[in-house]
Amino acid sequence: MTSPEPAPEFNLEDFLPYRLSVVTNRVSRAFASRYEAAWGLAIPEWRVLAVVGSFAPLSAAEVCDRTAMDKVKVSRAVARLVRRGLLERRRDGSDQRVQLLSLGPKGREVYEGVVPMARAIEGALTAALSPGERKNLLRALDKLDSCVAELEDRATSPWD
Amino acid sequence: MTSPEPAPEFNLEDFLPYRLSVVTNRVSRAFASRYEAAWGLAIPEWRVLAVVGSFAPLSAAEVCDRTAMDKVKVSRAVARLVRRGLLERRRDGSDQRVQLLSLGPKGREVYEGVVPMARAIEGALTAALSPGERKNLLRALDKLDSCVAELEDRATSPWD
DNA sequence: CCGCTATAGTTACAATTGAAACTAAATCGC
DNA sequence: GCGATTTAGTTTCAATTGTAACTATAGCGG
Repeated sequence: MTSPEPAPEFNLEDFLPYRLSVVTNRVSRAFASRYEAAWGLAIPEWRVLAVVGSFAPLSAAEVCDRTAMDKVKVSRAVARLVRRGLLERRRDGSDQRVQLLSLGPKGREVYEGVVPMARAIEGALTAALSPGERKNLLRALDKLDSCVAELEDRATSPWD
Repeated sequence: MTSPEPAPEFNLEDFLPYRLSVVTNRVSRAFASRYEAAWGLAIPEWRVLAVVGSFAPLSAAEVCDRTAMDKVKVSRAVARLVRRGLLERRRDGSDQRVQLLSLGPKGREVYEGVVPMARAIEGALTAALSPGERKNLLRALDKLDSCVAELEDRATSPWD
């Protein structure tokens, strides 16, 4: 009797969330070590620096939105960057709760170095992909993203 | 004088490693909460259970290979699963260092529930994607993966 | 056989993380 | 105006994680 088992042979390699996770972690880890080596920046710090450099002045909450990191992580990253003199923080005139963030001179200097490196990374990474493939990849990610967001909303989901 | 700045306008949203990371984390988080709610399994445990269920008997090292998790994580996940009575662990005859893992009756039961759920998740997720898109996505991930692996190898990289 | 190196897996410790509690300022309802 | 609720941001605490050290067994060279 070899048939009572449905013998599903579930293969993790073909499971999309798993595949995503493995590749993403490899990519992140690989590049985190570069930021770290070059400027002593951890990923959350790197991200904060990048968005503040591009969109300053900016509140912590706006940084949360733009980086998709929660406020605790942002708060800690900002604190470290301020302590290191890369970021400046001043209270907003109209609302004394928010603190507007901007790059200090030192922070701008680092930012000017960080952006080209990011572009180089992007280039090296997508060297493996044609422009069309890259675009499709990003589109697919967007679709997954909104799909997940939708599922999150509905408390009751197909696999509950 | 508005021109001394190269005004790079670096946009994080278009930065592939970032995009990957955000989407992947959302997906992982969303599904982790389902495993957790349904069986009290954390992601590492879920993964170990999945590969042991499909490929038992298996050593911890083989689980590492198949799940891309490091041996500490695997060791801890296995320990928890054994403690909960889902996994069985016995010494290999020929090599007293390795422990072969397999599902206990209770583990098999959970496994039989877990696999359909995984398929449902996969289905819900790729509902947003056509079969072609899904395939292209996986192919693109593979390409990125080997690209990163290659860059890792060469100690000296384009952006050092 | 015996020391040496390598491998399987675990343990210890420090750093990172997230959930929840917290502080302070703003806004809403009345 | 003023108590109740909301929002910005920080802090605390417990859990998860990774690095490195460790234990135990295997295999290799002589």
